[in-house]
Amino acid sequence: MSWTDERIETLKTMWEAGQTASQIAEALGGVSRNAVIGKAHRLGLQSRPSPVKQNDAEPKAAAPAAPAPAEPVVPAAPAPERRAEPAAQDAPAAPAETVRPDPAPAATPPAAPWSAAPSAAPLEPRRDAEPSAPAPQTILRSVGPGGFVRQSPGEQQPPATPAPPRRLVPAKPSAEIAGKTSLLDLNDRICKWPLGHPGEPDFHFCGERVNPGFPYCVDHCGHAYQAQLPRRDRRPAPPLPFGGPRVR
DNA sequence: CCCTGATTCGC
DNA sequence: GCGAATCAGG
Repeated sequence: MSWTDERIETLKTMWEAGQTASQIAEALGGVSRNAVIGKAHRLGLQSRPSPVKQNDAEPKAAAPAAPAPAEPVVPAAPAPERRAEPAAQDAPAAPAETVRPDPAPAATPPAAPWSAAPSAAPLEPRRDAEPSAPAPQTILRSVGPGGFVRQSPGEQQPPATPAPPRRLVPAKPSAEIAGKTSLLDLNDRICKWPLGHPGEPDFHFCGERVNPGFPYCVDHCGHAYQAQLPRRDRRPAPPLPFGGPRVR
């Protein structure tokens, strides 16, 4: 396998989205994890938090003699303190803790990576955003020529199995941005098809009722799952969900 | 052990 | 340029 522009593009995208080298390699197929890492470096992609490299960047300062308990330096995690007694909070309709029923179907294409963008938070205070949370992982799938979403080699069962009945629906917070379905609104029965681009003020998700057993509504399932066409007559390919042209 | 990314080095 | 081998931390 060679590094075609397309493959390099996928590598970049996934790498930047925080996918591990293994996942990227698997998705690309035909390459090893090492190949991916090697390529990433050659491309000049910035190294991401490596378990091995914790770049201290302070070779001199904290080197040899520093017996003193360097304590003040510790950032001290801003622990998301949980108030024991919120008492009389006049908070309008703030269910606060987003009761996350469960981890959500693992095999869902576009998910949450973008929300990590610190850029601007015009929406709401959201004080409970985990500060140290790494990067919400995105599950990327390559998109075939026909626009269908490929199933990554390792994955079985394309659509997540029908979710068992949930027992509680966390009350919908508020009208987010005027009815737009935000990341926080996603759940098992809401179509997760992204509309617009991450970072854009109006980026949101479809929000329709899902096609039971699928992460998308019937409409978007139509986009996400398409019959494999004979190589012969496939159209050049409109890359879909991720990084592609506007889907709207 | 498993995983991770970084680096090296022969090709 | 490529990627297996190796290293090293979690």
